[in-house]
Formats: sequence, C-alpha cells, structure tokens
Amino acid sequence: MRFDAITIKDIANALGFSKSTVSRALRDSHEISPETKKLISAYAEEHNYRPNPIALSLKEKRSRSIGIVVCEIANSFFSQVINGIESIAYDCGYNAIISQTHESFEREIVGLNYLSSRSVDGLLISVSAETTSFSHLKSLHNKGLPIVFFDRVASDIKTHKVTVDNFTGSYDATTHLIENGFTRIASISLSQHSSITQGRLNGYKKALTDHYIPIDESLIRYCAHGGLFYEELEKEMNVLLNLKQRPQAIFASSDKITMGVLRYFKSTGIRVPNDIAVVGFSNSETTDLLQPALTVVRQPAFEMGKIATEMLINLMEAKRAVKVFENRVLPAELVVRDSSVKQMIELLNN
Amino acid sequence: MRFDAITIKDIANALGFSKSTVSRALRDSHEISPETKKLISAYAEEHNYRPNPIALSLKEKRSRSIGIVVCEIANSFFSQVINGIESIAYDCGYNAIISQTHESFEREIVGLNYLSSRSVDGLLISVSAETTSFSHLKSLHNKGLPIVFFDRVASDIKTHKVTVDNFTGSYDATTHLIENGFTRIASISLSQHSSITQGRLNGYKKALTDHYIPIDESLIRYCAHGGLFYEELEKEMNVLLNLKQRPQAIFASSDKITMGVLRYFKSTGIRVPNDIAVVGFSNSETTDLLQPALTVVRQPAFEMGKIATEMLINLMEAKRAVKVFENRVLPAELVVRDSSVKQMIELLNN
DNA sequence: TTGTACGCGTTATCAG
DNA sequence: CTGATAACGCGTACAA
Repeated sequence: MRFDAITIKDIANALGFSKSTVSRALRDSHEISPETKKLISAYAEEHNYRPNPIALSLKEKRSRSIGIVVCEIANSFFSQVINGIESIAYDCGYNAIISQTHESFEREIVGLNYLSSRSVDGLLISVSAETTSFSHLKSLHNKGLPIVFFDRVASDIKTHKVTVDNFTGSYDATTHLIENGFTRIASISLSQHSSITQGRLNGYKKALTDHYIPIDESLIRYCAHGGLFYEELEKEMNVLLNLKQRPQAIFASSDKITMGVLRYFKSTGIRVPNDIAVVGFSNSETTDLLQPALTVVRQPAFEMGKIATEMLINLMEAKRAVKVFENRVLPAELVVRDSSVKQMIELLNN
Repeated sequence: MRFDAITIKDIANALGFSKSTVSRALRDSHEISPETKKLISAYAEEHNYRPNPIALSLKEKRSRSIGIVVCEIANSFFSQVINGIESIAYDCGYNAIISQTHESFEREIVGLNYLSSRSVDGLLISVSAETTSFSHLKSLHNKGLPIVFFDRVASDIKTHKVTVDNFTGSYDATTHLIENGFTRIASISLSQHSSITQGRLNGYKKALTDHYIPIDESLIRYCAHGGLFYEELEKEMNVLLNLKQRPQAIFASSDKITMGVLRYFKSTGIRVPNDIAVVGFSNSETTDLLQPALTVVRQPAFEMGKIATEMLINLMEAKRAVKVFENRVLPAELVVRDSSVKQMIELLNN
C-alpha cells in the first residue's frame, strides 16, 4: 500500500461532500448533479485517486484474482500457457497469481493452501508429476472454489478441463518413427499415474500394434518426478541403454524429459540420430537450433491457457451452479526435423 | 473467495463468545482462560478456520504482496530470477505478483498501474527495453512505494539495485574472442538507452582498445525492442552481414538476441563457428545442447532474485526511511564452448 | 440531489 | 478474563 493513497473520505472532506456523494459521483451515478460530478472527478483526477481494491474485495467477497498452479514457469510449455491465461484474464479484470510445484506433491499442497488463503476467486491447475491423490483439490472444489484443469488433470473431479490430444500426438510421433524404419522404440514419460502419461502411452502402444510391432514393456520407463532431477532420468536411460537389445529410437513424453534425453546422449557420446533417433513432446523455442534439430510434438499452449481461462471465468461468473462440464481436447502438432529421420542417418554415415 | 469461508463471527456465534474473545483466543493472547482457548481453537481447527487475508490487508494497510515486473517469464534468466525471488519472499510471508512488459513501455506503464492499484507493498523491477523515461517509476517511488531494481535499472532513482557486472562479463567475452584470433567483432545489444547496454558495450570497447583493436561503430548494432520480434534482429544482422568487411565474430548481449542470432545464422546457412563465431549473454538451460554448443556469459540469476528480495523486504519493513542505498554488483561467468573457438573451426574445415 | 448508517472480517482500545 | 465499539475503504439501502 502506498504511503499517501488518497481515499474517498479524503476527497469528501476536502470538498465538503459526504463519502457517499463522492462514491456515487465517481461511479457516474445519475443521481448526482453534473456540477458536483465535475467538481469531484476533477479533484479525484488531480490527486490521482484509485479505488482501494482491497476494500472492494472485502466488500464484494471476491478478489478478482485467479490462482495458477504449474510445475515450473521455467518451462516453455507452461510459460506459454501462462501468457495465454493472462491475455484473457487481464482483459476481464482478473489478476493472476502463480504458484510453482516443482513437481512436488507437498509443494502443491502448500501452494494451494497459500492461494486459497489468499482468496483467489478461481483456480487453473496442472497437477504436479508426483500427485496421485486429489483429495486436497476435491476438498477445495467441494467448498465451492471454481477450478479448471489443464494439461495434467484430475479425472474424477467434475469440472471443465482442457487437454491436448495426447493419444493422437504420440500415435503420430510413434507412427512417424515406425515409418522411418525404427521398430525398437522406447518410451520415457512422467509418473505412471499422471493423466497425460496414460494418453501418451496409449497412443504409443496403439501405433506399435497397428504396425504389428509387439509391445515390449522393458522399453517403457517412467520418471516419477517428471525428470526434474537429471539423475532420475539418467537412471532410466541407463536401464534402456543397457538392454540386451538397445532401442533404436526414443519417444520422450515431456519437455523436461526430452531435453534430459538429449543431454544424456550428449554426455555419453551417443549420436542422434546416427546411433539412436529421438522424438519428444516439447514447446521449447529452441528445438530447431539443437544438434540435431529436434523432431517434436508441439502443443497449442497459448491457446490452452486462453481456453482454460475463458472456462474458468464462465464458472466464476455463473449466476447459478454449472452442472455440465466441458472436456476440451486440442490437437497436437508433429514437427518433423532431423533427430528422427533415417535418411539423415545414412547421409551422415557416408 | 470460497463459498463458505468461516469467520470469527461465525465462531463467536456458535460458541456464544464475542468476536474479540475469539480473535484473542486464536492469537493465543495471555488474557484468555485456557479452557476458553481450548474450546475456541478446537472449534476453529475443526471448521478449518483461516483468517481472511483481505480483511487483514485492509486493517493493516499492507497486502503482504510484492510486485515483479519483467519483460518475459518465458526467458530463462527471468524465470530463474523469479525463482530466487520466491525462495525468499514466501518464507517471509510475501506473495509475488508477476507482470510482464513484453519489452513494451506502454505495457510497463499498464502493468505498473495494475500492480500499484493492487496495493503491492513493494516492487522488484527490471525495466523494459523500450523504457527511456522513468517518471512513472519516480512518481511511485516518491509516493513512498519501496522499489528495488535488478538487471535493468533506472540510474537516477535512488534506491537499492542489484546488477550483474556487465562490464567485466562482456570484457571477458570479448577478450576471449580476441585471444582466439578474432579481431572484427560485432556487438548487437538491447536499446542503446538500457542500463545494461551501457555496461556491456563499455566492456566490449575496453577489451578491444586494450588489445589495440580500433572500435568500428559500424559493427555496433541495437535492438530497441530487445530482439523480441525476430524481424528487428534480422534487420540488424543483415546490416552487419552486408558490410564490406564482414565481422568474424558476434557478441550478443541478451538471451533473446543471442538465440535470434543463432536462428539467423541457421536460416541463412551461415555456419557457426566456421563462418562466424558467436558469444552471447544467456541463461538458457539448453545452450550446451545447441549446434554448436554455445559460449555464453551466464548470470547468477537465482542469486540476483534472492538478493533483490532481501533488499526489498528490508526497505518494506524498515522502521524509518532508508537513506543509504546499496548497489550490489554480482559476477558474471564466461562459459567457453564450441561456438567461439577457432580450433574448432580448423577442425571442422579439415 | 445529497447525507446517514451499515456491513464486509479483523484487531486494537477501552470498559467492565 | 471477557465484551462492546471503532476503524480500515468502499458501496448501497434508506432517509431526508
């Protein structure tokens, strides 16, 4: 709060009106005479009067702020989502308060307590990789807090959700690898319990079976902490690379994991795509500049943020309880580059 | 605000005490009998009572939130700074509200209005690349809003500041290029008026003159919008590459610009470091995975966020007006990789 | 057309 | 030890 913020009371005293007259004049009420209005608004303008939002919040029982929970803002996908959220929220007069989980269940709880105690009017959340129980969210939801899930959702909480078509995204990515001649394709993804892992794994498996490739469970690995710690990912990659039959290609199913996989190959001297091909989910801005340029499944992150926010604002501003919930699924886009293309391998080998 | 948030009044009515007794009991005042305390706190616990922070803010005339203004959260440097800020702020009971300028002066003004109208207790800001006038900030500062600048500062506002040693960072980077045999070294940086441009340019120039290389003004280019639009950067790069004497190396002085330079070279087919060497300021997590691995000047971003926040909290919680301001300068670190090393060039040419 | 009184949730002050 | 009251800044019935 700034030191000398001017209030309605100050204006009233200065001009000899009552607080209510000033309040009404500033809100351009029809029951105030034009001269009085002019006088008051001139004074307010001159002294740069701004209504105190905290007093308003207290009165209106709403803070006009929405809570955002994501694992990391230092992740292109999430920072793009946040930009999408803000593009809508600010226009509708809402403020966004961001809380990071760093993929920790415990930090998710703490952040959520924080946000709800800060009286956010609604919540946009992509749950942490560690989260398997949703009772904390259910409890908030039951208390009447409007919630919209995006990306990583809680399937058994009945509210609006926005996700990407994880199934098709990874089906396409896996098919692309198969069509480029790879058959031993490993998958490395988030926690087994995460909603996105389900869809992505199913797409991967379906692509394999559609091409008569048996599913080899030893080629499917998980990172319970979302690959946030490199060591976690390194361990899983070591398992894959030490298999009797090494995988010919890796399908990495999150931004952080994809980059970890590349770092792993770089540090172990394994060449991509010469020794092994790579496709990964990533919204990073620099995937085209990597060595080699990375084939990615890209999500419409900004769009996702926009839609989730529109849904949330609908929920928050609904006159009566919303009973029908939408489950919006956005398309993912496969961007083919060098890291997954066999032609490239032959070229480099010659 | 959640639907059925329980208040002190509810507890008072339910238990037949007065509001004040309940308030005191919950704050563990010594003037409440142990039995009453037990009764009240049990009831509060059971009904999950949380004091309403908005009411507290109104009463205490402070929101316990701090405003952060940065150009983009989708920029590793700034997201790392924000993590540093949060690491301190949350522990001290402060909430962080982030506002992005996207390098636009106008959006900086809007965001600042927004934050100050949201009654933040203090402000951490790295001004936008476009910002040349600081009257908006001066005005807030004069009204008593505690402000700490980091990274891009307003030199004539007297308050705490945290910056990196831009001069030495670019002196070292430029010297490194010179010692690797490059003499025609171009510089491409933010707006000429930005505080960091000054320091970085001075370091660059000093390194040249220390090595008896004349400064060629035609090799010094600026991006008024911080290279946020690729076209802006492309234009400047075209100018440099169309010089009669092409530069042999590029020194890029911000994260966004550095990536833009690489993208430019990739799209024009100019090979790094074979055709031209590159060094840039960058805190991106993936510079080691780029083609070629990028030589960078890295800033202690997390540290910077922590220090700025400590300074701000000092300011906000100071009993009397602070008169002596600190200007903390943190070291930058040169990380040498392939993009700037001549040995690499010969290797690749063979 | 303008003023008075009240309430949002909390704590501090003053009374008892 | 406990209760009543005022105040933070605002908007709005209700009164004049």
